[in-house]
Order: sequence, then C-alpha cells, then structure tokens
Amino acid sequence: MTSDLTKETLDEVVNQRRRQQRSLDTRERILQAAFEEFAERGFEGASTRNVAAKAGVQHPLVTYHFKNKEGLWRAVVTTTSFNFGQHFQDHLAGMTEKDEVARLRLLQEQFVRFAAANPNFHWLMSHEGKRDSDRLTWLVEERVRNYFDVMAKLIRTAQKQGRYVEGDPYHLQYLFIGAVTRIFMLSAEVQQVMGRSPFSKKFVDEHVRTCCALFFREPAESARPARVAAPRKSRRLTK
Amino acid sequence: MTSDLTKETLDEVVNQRRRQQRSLDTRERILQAAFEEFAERGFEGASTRNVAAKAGVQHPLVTYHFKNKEGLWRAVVTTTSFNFGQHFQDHLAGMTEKDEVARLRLLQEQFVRFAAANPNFHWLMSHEGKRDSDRLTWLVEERVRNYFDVMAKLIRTAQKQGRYVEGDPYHLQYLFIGAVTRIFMLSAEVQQVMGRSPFSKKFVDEHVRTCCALFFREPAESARPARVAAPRKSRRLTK
DNA sequence: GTCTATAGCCGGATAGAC
DNA sequence: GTCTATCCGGCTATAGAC
Repeated sequence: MTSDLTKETLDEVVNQRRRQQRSLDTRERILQAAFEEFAERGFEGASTRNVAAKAGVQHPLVTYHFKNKEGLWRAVVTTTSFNFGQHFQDHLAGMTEKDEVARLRLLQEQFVRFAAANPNFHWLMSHEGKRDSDRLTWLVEERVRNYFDVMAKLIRTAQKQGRYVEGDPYHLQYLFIGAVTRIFMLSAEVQQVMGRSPFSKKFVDEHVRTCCALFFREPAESARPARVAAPRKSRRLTK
Repeated sequence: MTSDLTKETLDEVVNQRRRQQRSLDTRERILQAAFEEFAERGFEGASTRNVAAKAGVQHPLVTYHFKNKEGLWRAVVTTTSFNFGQHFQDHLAGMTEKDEVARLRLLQEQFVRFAAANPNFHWLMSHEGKRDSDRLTWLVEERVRNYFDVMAKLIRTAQKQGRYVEGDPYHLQYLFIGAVTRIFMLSAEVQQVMGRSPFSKKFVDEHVRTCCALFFREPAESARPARVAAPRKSRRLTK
C-alpha cells in the first residue's frame, strides 16, 4: 500500500514537472510567434489567432498564459528589450577600461549588428511611435528613455572632444537609428532596388563602417581635408 | 412642348454636372481618407469601412469608385507619388542652370521638407517594403526605382568631385532617407522623448542642416579640420 | 493545461432598390 | 450615384468540459 502510494506520488510529481515543462515551452513558442506577429502588423493589426497558429497551439492558450492581447504585447516588448540590452552586455564585457569615445563607437557598432540580426525588434518599437497611446507612454518610460539618456551623455562627451558631429544628441541619435535600421526594416524593397541582401556579412560590415563614418570624427590632431574613408584605428573587421 | 423639352434637357445637363461634381468630391474625400488609413495601418490592417467613415460616405461607395481595396491602395499611391514628384517640380523650377552638386543639395533639402510635411507618405511606402508581395514589386517598378536611379547618378557625380560621402550611392540614399524620415514618422515618440515637436519650423530647418551636413562635403580647396558646422553658401534660410 | 463551443463584433464584397 | 440589406469569414474573449 505504502509502496503504491509512493509510486502514485512520484508519478504525480513527474507528471507535474512534465506539465510545467510543457507549459513553459508553450509560453516560449507563443512569445516567439507573437514577436513576429506584432513586428509585422503592429498591435492593432496583429491577431492572437495568427499567433496561436504560428506557435502551433490552440488559441485560448494565448489568453491563458498572457491574460489578453495587451499582456502578450507587453511580454514580447519586455523580453525583446531584455535581449537588446543583453546584446550589449555580451559584446562589451571587457570594455570597462577604455575611453568613452571608444565605448560609444562600440555601442553604435553593436547597435548596427543587433539591428541587422533583429529587424523585427525595430518594427515592434516603431509601430507604436506614430501616435500617442498608453502603450507608447509605457514603452518610452520603461524602455526607450533610459537608452536615449545613456547614449546622449556619451555623445555629449564625444562632442566635447570634437570626435562626434555637432548637434543635439537626442536628435543625432534619432538620425543614427534611422540611418542604421531602415535598410534592414525594408529588406524586401532593398533586395529589389539594390539586387542584394542587406543581411549578408559583407554588407553589414560595410554598413557598420559607413554609418559610423557619418557620425564620428577623427581627433583633430592635424588639419586635413574632410574625407570619409579616413584611416581608423584597427578594429575587428573580418572583411 | 419644345420649350418644355429644352427645359427638361437643360435640367438634365445641370443635374448631371452636379452629380459628376459630387462624384468627384466623393472620390477625393475617399482618397484622402484612404491615404491616412493605409499610412496608419498598412494595406492589410486598413479597413475600407474605416475609410468610408472617415470620408463621411457609405461604405459601398468605396468599391463603386475604386473597384476594391487594392484598387484604392493603388490610387492612393499613384496620387501621393505624383504629389511627391510635384513638390520637387515646384521647388526646383529655376534650377536648370546650376551645377549638379547644388541640384543634389536642393533635392535633398526638399526631400527633408517634404518628409516633414508628409510623414504619412513615408509610412505608406514603408509598410510595403518589409516583405515581398505583388504590391511591392509594382511599387518598386512604378515609383521607387526611378527615383533611386536619378539620385544615385547625382550622388556619383558629387562623389567624383569629393563633395559627398564615399560609398555605394543606393546604400547612401537609404541611409539618408532613414535619417531624414524616422524622426517624423515616430513623431509621437519623439515628442515624449525630446519634449518638442519635430514639425516646428525651427526644428525642420535644423534637421535640414544636420542631415545635409552628414552627407555633403565641402569642396576640398584647402585643408581644414573635419567640422560639421562648416560655412555654407547663402541659401533661403528663413530662421 | 488543454480543448471545444460560442458570443458578439468587425471585415470585404456584392445584390438590388431607388 | 447612392443606399439598404446581406453573405461569409475572421477577430477577441470567455465559459465550461476534460
């Protein structure tokens, strides 16, 4: 009897863990599918039924795991924003000793590389920026403002050293983000117009160089003509 | 009898003209409302019933005038693209004599001013660029490719004179468009982050200067440090 | 946790009266 | 040219069986 009871209890525990594991898998699959759906169609255009279909689950499971469409959207923004931050953590681990202009340069380079790898992230964010909404206010206060403040501070420091273009740092960061991301966000159009994919390694490396060259200025130790293809300190450039 | 007949005929003509006029008005109102709707939500997200409501007409009138949703979309793209081209015609009428770099500069400046005045136009175009579709192919072949070819040719000429940043002209034009338009397309977010409207005259003039300064280079007649706020030839700058 | 069933609304498109 | 009425399908969300 006791052995039976024990066996049953063990089975229960195993089953529960299996169920918990499956629940987590389902949650993750819904989240991934929702990311694509929201990025593609925006909050209002997105369909939770499409999300469920893409994730391969029944559609009531979406509301079970995330309460409603807005809860799902917030969960997507939270996790993808976390990934955005994590990308910089991963690629700037050993950077604490370098000077601030070098930090800024690496941040901007990694921003380009993240944008190339995650065009959907920028679509997700852009859809909300067009008109005012509670979602936008939440997005700005929770995820956007801090990023701009950090970048603006670094830009101001670089400007004081004459190493970055002049202008309002927030304004300039919008220009940078626009210049960097549009070519990845409109990749299908770019493919038709330019006949090449913007996601190839060669193109992304070129894009990093071109975007940084637009905004960074070499230290003005000696007078020289304003050139773009100026010599730059050695960096990891695989091509 | 003949006078009655004549009177009736005249009434008919007058009524017909009135009807034709009303029909044209309705068409225009639908077109304007559809422009906003497609720009805001993209083709799939847009609702022809919303369009009709915004235009203040009954919804079957949309299909009466434009056959279906896609016909409406094409009509919107055609007319707004015409307005885009017209804007340059209007602002470059007396420009046939100037050198090509000056032409390019004015084209880019007017591109900025058009983007500031018509953020919806760029949303309309951007929605289609994300993924392949028949609409995208039509858009590129009918409206986009020619613009890029014209700009690329001017950019190449300017580059040969050392007056424009180095790089693939098509690539650079995507950077320029991205840098210029994003701040207007995300105006609600910009308002929250920067605490100012990107549509004010002061900001737009600043934006023109900053964007052009990023891409144009002064003639390298004398060696001088790479500065952004370089002196420029006098231009119509009202502020 | 998962699923079926369903309520209640909005979508595009069309038929047919006037 | 205009409008009413209607078809059919997709949408979010929920109730309730298992």
